[in-house]
Amino acid sequence: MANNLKSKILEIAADEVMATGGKGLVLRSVAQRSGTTTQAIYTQFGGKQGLVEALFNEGWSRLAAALSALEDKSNPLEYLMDIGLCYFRFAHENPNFYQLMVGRSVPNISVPERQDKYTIPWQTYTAVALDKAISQKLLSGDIKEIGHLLWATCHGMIDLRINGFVQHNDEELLLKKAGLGIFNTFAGPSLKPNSLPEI
Amino acid sequence: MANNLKSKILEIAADEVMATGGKGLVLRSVAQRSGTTTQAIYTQFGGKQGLVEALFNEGWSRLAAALSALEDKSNPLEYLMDIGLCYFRFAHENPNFYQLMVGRSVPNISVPERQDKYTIPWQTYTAVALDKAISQKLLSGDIKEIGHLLWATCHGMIDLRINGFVQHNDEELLLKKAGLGIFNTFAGPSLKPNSLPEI
DNA sequence: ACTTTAAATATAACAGCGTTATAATGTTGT
DNA sequence: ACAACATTATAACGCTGTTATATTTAAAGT
Repeated sequence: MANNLKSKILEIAADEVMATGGKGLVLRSVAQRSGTTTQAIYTQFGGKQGLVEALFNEGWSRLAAALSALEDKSNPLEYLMDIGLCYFRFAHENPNFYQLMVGRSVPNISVPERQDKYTIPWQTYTAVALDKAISQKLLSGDIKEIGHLLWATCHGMIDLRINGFVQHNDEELLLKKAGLGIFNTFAGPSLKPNSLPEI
Repeated sequence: MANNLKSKILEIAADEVMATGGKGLVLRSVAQRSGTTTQAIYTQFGGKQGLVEALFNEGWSRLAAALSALEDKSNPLEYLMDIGLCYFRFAHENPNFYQLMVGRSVPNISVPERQDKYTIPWQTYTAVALDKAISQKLLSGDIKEIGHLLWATCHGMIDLRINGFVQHNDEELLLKKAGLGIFNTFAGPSLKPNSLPEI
């Protein structure tokens, strides 16, 4: 273990976020539970901002770990659907952490201008699957563009739910329908009805 | 004017939000700029929570005002596309206010469990257009379901941008493509290629 | 090994904020 | 004109991130 105290602080901070949300992240509490004082957070992370950025990274890493557990289906469209559902479920099961990951919920912390560095693992999973789908001519278009729309759809559905804007129940089914719609919008010459995932 | 001081406080608070974001909403500052003290905010709004809820309402009302300026195209799908773009542009031009409206960015303020009451005007515009599209058999499906997906797509694209997750430039075009995809997913028996909006 | 120097941590105080208690000022009803 | 009440001003409280200072611990040099 490179730095025991630093990882312990991070672990407890993540625990606080999961339990009480970003607004429950109080340095005094984290320090006390870590058996130290707030000064340690300043030497280890540079302050609350640095601690939260470490939590950004931690959250997106956990998502990447969930994605790595997926079986890489031979049909890249099925795999893409699984990736989207995995993202959706991760956010659904860790709403407090997800809100922190997308920059919400921690008072007076400004997220970096570009958060790409944290999301590279997530974006890579999508990009690899899209690349495969495009090379098989199941889809056609720009990977960044399609990937962004898939991401935005997943995020929009989750974020509306987390923030109390929900009309109905069957959101996973709706997300799947949305996924099929995107596949059709960017259909490639080899896309047949039976190459689409069953929903 | 029913209550001059109350509306003045609300106006200045909205101004602060637009200028500096939700975290710039400081009661002492709002009170001072309103020529009064923080106590007035407590009698008029019950505290910061109440003031923010009034700002929720104000924000969604402003969006409704923007929507009301749209021409009600005879083709409900074109009208729906305009509604979505109007939503997108409103959020894009008022990012600080939009973040407040969806419950983000005001430290230590908990949004109500269900925010539907604030969003009824917005949801009604969509629902009316969808109802028209369904009765003309251009679309088929559940209004709530389709409306929710349209909303989630708009919100997801905006929210990713506002929070620094952006890959490319042509987001309006991508949003239009997404709209067409949703229309196709929920196509009704009368939907022909020429009934879709030009993009 | 011992001293010197730097780093990490503990302690305490500071500043900003929402909130609350208390005092002063209007406002209304009769 | 006076009493009852609501509204506002003033001041203080509690919590939080941060910073200043002191103390301990670790590192480095000879």
